[in-house]
Amino acid sequence: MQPELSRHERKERTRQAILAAALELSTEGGLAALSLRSVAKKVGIVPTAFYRHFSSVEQLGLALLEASFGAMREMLREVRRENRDIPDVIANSVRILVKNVNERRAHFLFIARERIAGPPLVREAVRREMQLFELELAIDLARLLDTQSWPSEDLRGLAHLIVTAMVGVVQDILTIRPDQLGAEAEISRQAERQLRLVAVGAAHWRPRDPRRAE
Amino acid sequence: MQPELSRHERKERTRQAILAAALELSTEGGLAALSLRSVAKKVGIVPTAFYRHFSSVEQLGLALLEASFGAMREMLREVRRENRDIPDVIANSVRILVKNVNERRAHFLFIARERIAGPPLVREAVRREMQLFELELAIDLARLLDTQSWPSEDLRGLAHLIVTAMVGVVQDILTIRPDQLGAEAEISRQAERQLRLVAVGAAHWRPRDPRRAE
DNA sequence: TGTACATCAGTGAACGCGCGTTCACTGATGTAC
DNA sequence: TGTACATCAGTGAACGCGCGTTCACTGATGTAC
Repeated sequence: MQPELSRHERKERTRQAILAAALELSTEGGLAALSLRSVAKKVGIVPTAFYRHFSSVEQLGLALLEASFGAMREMLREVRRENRDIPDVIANSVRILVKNVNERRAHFLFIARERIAGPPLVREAVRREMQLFELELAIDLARLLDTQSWPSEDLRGLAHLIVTAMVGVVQDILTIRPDQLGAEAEISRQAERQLRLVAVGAAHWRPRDPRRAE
Repeated sequence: MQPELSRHERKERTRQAILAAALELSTEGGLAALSLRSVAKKVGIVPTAFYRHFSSVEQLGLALLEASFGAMREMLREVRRENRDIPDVIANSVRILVKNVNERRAHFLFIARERIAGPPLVREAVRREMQLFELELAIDLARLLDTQSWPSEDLRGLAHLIVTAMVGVVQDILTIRPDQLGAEAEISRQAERQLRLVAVGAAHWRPRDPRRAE
């Protein structure tokens, strides 16, 4: 029996513990309120040992952001993968969204929060990531819908609307309090309804005629 | 000539100066990062004098929230007032939204931020305010659209989608950097396009048949 | 396998800083007579 | 109008606290021979 780990493995384990502690502590107060000393205390190391793993609190923040992006990208990959050859793209996508947000709650909370309230560089990074996804979605939509005649601006606008609505859904899920029992199912239903209404709008959309709204 | 103010007037003036300074300082770092000492310094009083006006930093935060709600409510009142007997409700509403956000930037930034990252009580207050507005909007929509046959759930869902999209628009406006010159016009156009698409979706919406999305 | 040295994750004392809050105070403004 | 007292917005010293960061250190683990 050799439960002993190498020095390298121990170091990596501590690094992961720091990331986990920081993620958990950031759920209250966000990245800005995260203190090196509180993280160290939670991990069980002395504050100065922190510097063996990250050169500053800012670097820890960037590592957290990258980890959270990982969770988000994985979800998006799952949405794209699971929607091949499936009739109801909308219900399926909402299901995957809700599942992923629940599974990596802290990561999504981190992004949702820092997107708005984070330091400028972090906000900018989130903005870039979202824009990238919007462009991918626009491409997917072009394949799904009859959009040959659509100006690319309309297509990007549609993608933006969908992303905005889904960010809202994620926000709603993250806001659920423990005592609201049926809330998640209700949010799912509303998310599907919203996407269906947007789909109906897109199906009847007449590009190049901006005055026809009613 | 009597430039002297009464003691009462001077106190009120200082109070307003505190609110203004706090609002400005909160644009970087948010309410959580707002310090009594930095506010006092900006106003030009000694830190302890703060307590003549607010019993704690938390009370100051609530006053700021109330002031920001004021800006938001005023905008909503304007939207409702200015849309009587006007054909293009969408273009008009977007115009008023953009105008108001620019005029009271700091207030809208405050709400946008604290809605996500604020202390729980503040987040809850914002949530309530938004929900109230959603209900009002649902009533307005019932008047505007042919929604007699709509289940109230669909109507509320439509209102929620519109509010979510418009919160996204406000967020986009607040994110504009000084160097992005055409951004505001572009955001306005995209906001109108989004609302038109939602309107088209609503016009062709078939309630009670959740499987017809395409 | 055994020894001698190098590496390095974690330690603990110390620093200067800004924080919120307390307290007794000052002196101009307001009020009662 | 003049005087004597009350009010109270703002002052300044002081407190204890948690913060990020520095530094020289310890002692277990890793490596070269």
